[in-house]
Amino acid sequence: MPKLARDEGGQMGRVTGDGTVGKALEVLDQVAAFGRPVRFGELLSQSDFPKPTLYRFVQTLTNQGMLAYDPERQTYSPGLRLVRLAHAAWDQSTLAPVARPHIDALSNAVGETVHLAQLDAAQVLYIDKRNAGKPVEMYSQAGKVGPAYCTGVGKVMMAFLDDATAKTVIEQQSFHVFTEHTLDSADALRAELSDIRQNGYGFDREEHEPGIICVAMPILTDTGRVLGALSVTSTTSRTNLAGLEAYVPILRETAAKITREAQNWSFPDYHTKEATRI
Amino acid sequence: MPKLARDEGGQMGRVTGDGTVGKALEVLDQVAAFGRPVRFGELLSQSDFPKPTLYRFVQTLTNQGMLAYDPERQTYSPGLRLVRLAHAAWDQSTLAPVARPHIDALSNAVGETVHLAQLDAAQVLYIDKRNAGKPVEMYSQAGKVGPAYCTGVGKVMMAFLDDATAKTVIEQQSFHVFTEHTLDSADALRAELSDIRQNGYGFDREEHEPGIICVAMPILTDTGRVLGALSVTSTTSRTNLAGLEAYVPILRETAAKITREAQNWSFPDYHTKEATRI
DNA sequence: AAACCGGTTTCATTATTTGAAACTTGGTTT
DNA sequence: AAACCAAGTTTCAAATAATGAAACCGGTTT
Repeated sequence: MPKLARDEGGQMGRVTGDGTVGKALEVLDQVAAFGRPVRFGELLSQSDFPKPTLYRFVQTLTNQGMLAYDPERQTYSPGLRLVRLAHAAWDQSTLAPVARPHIDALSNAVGETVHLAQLDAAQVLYIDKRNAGKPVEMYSQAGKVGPAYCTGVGKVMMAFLDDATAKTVIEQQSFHVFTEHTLDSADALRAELSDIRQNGYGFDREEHEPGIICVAMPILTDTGRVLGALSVTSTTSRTNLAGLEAYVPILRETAAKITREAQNWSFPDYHTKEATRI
Repeated sequence: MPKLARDEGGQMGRVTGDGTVGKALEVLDQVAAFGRPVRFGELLSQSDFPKPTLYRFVQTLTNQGMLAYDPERQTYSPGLRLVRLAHAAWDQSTLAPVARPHIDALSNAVGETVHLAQLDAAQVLYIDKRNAGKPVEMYSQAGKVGPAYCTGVGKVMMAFLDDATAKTVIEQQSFHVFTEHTLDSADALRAELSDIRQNGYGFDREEHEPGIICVAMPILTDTGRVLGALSVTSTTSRTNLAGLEAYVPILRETAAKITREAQNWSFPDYHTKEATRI
């Protein structure tokens, strides 16, 4: 019997070994994880790959523009091609562009910080954000990742996953304790998720950062599949959970609108992208 | 003799066949190029790969989060992992974060649209942008690509490449004629680049879009390596080339500041990224 | 019910990846 | 200046993974 290592459950949860491509991407992640340009040697000391293997991966990725090599400093960093591809990803994601205006409206209505998030593997990935006062804060916000088990958006998304996916996602949570309110076990989390399923929405009760609370609403398709989540964040100095709960109706309504548009978005060439304007 | 297909010249210019990884990334690009979610079949009809091969690439990429599969519509689009990686790319690129405040300042000073660009393969990739009036326009701006031979930023960057790289980059230009001023041959371009080298800066004389003109300045290291380029864009109704030329000093100064900071940026753990805040 | 279609799996063949070891390069020490 | 060292690069036979023609499946259409 050949490979049976294929991902069994849902398509969530990174598989650490699909062939050469998987390994190469693992290397790419490692470089990105450094958070700064790295030398080949540093990479090597962290890596499980033998020297020549790693070397060739780095070469290939650099050739491909997935890594950028700085000949002056002899360092590698994530490459420009990623920026281009991510641009496409953001553009095409049914959720992000569709949700944009609704997030604007929501943010104006509530006057608090609003987040749009999706699940990437077992982490929360923030797709878009509106800050309390200021207009928009810029791209470097989108793309940020956070833990799922101790954020409002993370929990509401997990609450509505199918059993198989939920299982693998929960298994991958670290349950690092950030504050005295952080859920610190899979069991505690499962209980909370059950509550959330009951209510249809969830809170972050200072579970990630002291003083920071939020109310979160999942964005689900008609069939109940998780598309993403919305949240309104505030501080304990400005309001409390009851105060945030007042936003539930508008959150629910916003989520519903987003769902509706995202579903109706049957893409018969909705915009022919011409040679990029300046 | 085994492979000699390795890239001979500079590390610019995508190589279309480095092994399995290269092929997989080719598929990724194809999906991104569609500009909308695609079905497997559509992809297949465009692809040179035989059905099972393409199928497995798509599987692998999906497993890896580089593609996202929508089970409802049975379509693929560029995945979330790209957004995360691009976030890292943007963060780490020495240029983008260093240049940010300077671009703000420049934009305020001149009151016109400002671009920061880099070369990706033989194309211009816009890394950051400030619009005339409005504050910031959002991430979906960064990541856009444009032609190099008919934009200010493209030409000034090409002008200062080393000979080998310049050669391959020029060869890859399409010389599509957008306006009556578009340079339409490699020879015309080479002449223009020579002028630019002389002056140290360049213009876009309505070469890409009628009525749109710009003045562009390369960002070079002390050793003369091209880091990127800056430009100030305007319209023929508001000003003319002579008017734009007035911005040359401030552009030169801004570029110099960015160079200085980018070079001094010896990265001894300049920011220990803690568990991402919300 | 037969043909069709998009998508998925099989399996022997083929091509690629793999990594221990050897080598090169540039800088440092004896 | 010879010996040394560390970082990066290349070699090459063995091990592994990619390949794609063909067959298969579960719906839908004729």
